[in-house]
Amino acid sequence: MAKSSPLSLNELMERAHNMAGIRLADIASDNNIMVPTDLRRDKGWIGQLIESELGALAGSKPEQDFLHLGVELKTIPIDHKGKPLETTYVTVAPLINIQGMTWENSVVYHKLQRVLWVPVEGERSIPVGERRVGTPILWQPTAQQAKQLQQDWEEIMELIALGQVDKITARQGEVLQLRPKAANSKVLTESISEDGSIQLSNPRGFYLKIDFTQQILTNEFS
DNA sequence: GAGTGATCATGT
DNA sequence: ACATGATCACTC
Repeated sequence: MAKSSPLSLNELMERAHNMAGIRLADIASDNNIMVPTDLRRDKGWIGQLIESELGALAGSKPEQDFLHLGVELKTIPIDHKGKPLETTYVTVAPLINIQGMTWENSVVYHKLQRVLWVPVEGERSIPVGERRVGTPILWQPTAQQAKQLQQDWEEIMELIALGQVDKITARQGEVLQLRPKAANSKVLTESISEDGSIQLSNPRGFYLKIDFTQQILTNEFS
C-alpha cells in the first residue's frame, strides 16, 4: 500500500522510528516491492524503499522530500561500527548562470537546512533483504558545520565561475566535494570556460564527505 | 538532458 | 583500505 504523506514532523519521526531494527525485506513486502539480489543495477533502491515507507512524494523535483515539513530525507549505508560506507549525494551543481548566486539562496543550503538521516546496514556481505534499518536522526547543521559547508561551497562555486570546473577534483573542499554526477563520463552539459564563454563538461554533483556524515551520526549518540 | 535515488569498482 | 571518478535505473 502506498503510504500517505505525513502531516506533521512528529508523524514523520514516529514512522521513521517504527522502521528501526526492521529488515529491508519486511519493509519491501509491506510496500509490495521486490528485493533485488544486489544493488549493482538498483543503486537507488534502498532510498526509494524508505521514501515509500515514510510516504515521501516520489518525484524528481529539486526540492526537499517533505517540503511541507522542511525536511530532506537521506538514507546512509553504514558498516557494523556505524561508519558511513559512502559519501552522500546532495544535489546537482549549477555550472552556468551562477552570477549573483549566494550560499543562502543555494540549493545545497536549502536541502541541508534539516535532514532526516536513516542509517541502513550497507555491507555487501549482508544480503540486501537482510539489512536492517537503524535509528533515524533529525539533523540541523550546527553553526560550525554550516560555516564549513558555506566555505567549501563558496570556494567550489568561485572555481566554477572562473571556468575551472574541469580542474576541480573531489579533494577540493573539507566537508563538501564536487564529483561527476551523470550516467557516464560522455554525458555533457554547459559550463563556463576560462575565457568566460560556454563550454561542455561532464555534469557534477555536490557530495558530503564520509567524515562529515560520520560526525553527524556519532554526535547524536554522544 | 536534467533531475531524483545512490553504489560500484578501480586507482592510488 | 579507501576515496575518487565512473556508473546504474528511473521519470519527465
